[in-house]
Amino acid sequence: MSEHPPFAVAVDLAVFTIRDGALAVLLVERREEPFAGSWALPGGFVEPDEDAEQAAWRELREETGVERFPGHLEQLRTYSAPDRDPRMRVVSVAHVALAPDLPEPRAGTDAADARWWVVDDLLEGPDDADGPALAFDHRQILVDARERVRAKLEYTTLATEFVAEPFTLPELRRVYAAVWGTPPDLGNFRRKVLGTDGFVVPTDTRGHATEAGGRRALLYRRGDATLISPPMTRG
Amino acid sequence: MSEHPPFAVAVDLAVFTIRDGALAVLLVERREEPFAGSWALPGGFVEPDEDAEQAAWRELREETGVERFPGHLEQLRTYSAPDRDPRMRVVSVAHVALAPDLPEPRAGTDAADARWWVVDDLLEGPDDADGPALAFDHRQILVDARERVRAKLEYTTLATEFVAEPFTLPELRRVYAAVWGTPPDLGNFRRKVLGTDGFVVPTDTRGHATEAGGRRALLYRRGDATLISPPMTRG
DNA sequence: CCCTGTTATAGTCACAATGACTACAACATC
DNA sequence: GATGTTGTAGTCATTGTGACTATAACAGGG
Repeated sequence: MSEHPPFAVAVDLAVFTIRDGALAVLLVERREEPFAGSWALPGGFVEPDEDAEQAAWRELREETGVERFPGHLEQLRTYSAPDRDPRMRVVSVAHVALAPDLPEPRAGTDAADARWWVVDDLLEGPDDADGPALAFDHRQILVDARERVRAKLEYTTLATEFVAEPFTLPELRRVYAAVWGTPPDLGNFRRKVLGTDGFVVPTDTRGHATEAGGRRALLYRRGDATLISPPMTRG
Repeated sequence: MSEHPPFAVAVDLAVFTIRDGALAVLLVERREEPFAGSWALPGGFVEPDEDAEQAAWRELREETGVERFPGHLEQLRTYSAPDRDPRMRVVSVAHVALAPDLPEPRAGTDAADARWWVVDDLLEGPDDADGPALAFDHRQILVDARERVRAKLEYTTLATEFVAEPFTLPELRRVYAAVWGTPPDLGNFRRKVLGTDGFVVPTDTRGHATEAGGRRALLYRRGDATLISPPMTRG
């Protein structure tokens, strides 16, 4: 029989958005040791009177600088390797958040800087081809978070959380293209989205003209469906 | 900017097996307060030198009494409500484990008793129709754990972890029947399992005679596939 | 104001997988 | 060896997909 040794409990956030047609994640540059100067996922410690999800929502507001975060948040998994933080024993309850294009973030008090990074730039190559090495085990968290999002686009309507309402089907398709790395077939994509009850609900309005010209697409809003069955397949 | 208040970090386990054609879960009767006398999921605190998964494996050995646990273990999610343990702040990293029929468990030092419960008896009805109320938030953990297993049978080959090798297809089908509550169609089930490369590998042996008589089924072993695509559908 | 490039929408067709079956084979026991 | 039980094999209509082609709507340049 053993005692219960003290741990610090933190939340880390993989906040995703679509920027310029690519999946982007929010990173902060650490001001303090350890890993001062390195880039890391935003996060912080859980306060005594809140649970992990509340802490994640709080950090989300603090780090993105928006009052009411307009997107989706869910728990990813917990990382608890004994040596993951050199200072002390910290377990981190990682979360995934995603939202339509957010404003350029402001650096918080504990961060020297904060900005969006294209995820592929961070995770490409053997360890850090184009982007910086991430602090702690955040590279692994980011890998897991991206895989969660990729998988969930297949069998849920989560993609609609990446676009602001109202949105067009081509916009929604670009979300899939950004997250999966390759766009789903145009016709089949429409057939699937429109054929799934409650995926999107039509408005009889048309979108604005895009800079590239072309026919203006119809606008839609999110439906109340959450699951796609059978799933959409990537590849 | 805040300090990092101390937490205790625990693991809780939902250990599933198939007994008499029904999905069963291992519960322990608590000896100590809080919830002394109540039934709870087995679990314990994470030690300073181990991560949550190692702690879960250790508890699995201790609570089931088997040297080398023969099944599958994975993290479920983390439960962190501030008031989930009346003594102090405890966050629990819940895990799901499953294995072929295990021996009747022995009560550990901190448990007055330990036994298998039929999951449907525990979760049926408004709150506790047939089984006991569970300690802490373990009812919720159990609900989430069962749903995880149900879902994973659809798109992974996890079901094979519920049967001892070698096994017959009817045995494997009974796993699906127990977990989903209704058996998949006989012919279609065989077609799917045998048609998925690496789900099972045949041995040219036949199974023993069952008490009910009938033709003896062919024996199989687990293949190296882990994913089923497209998934098997329940209902 | 018409031509041209671009983008959205609609529809086609072969093929894969499923759901719901029926027919047949092998075994145990009476 | 008759009988009930269980496992194995195959059929067939229906659904959904992947890979296309054709047409409609719009912007901007000449």
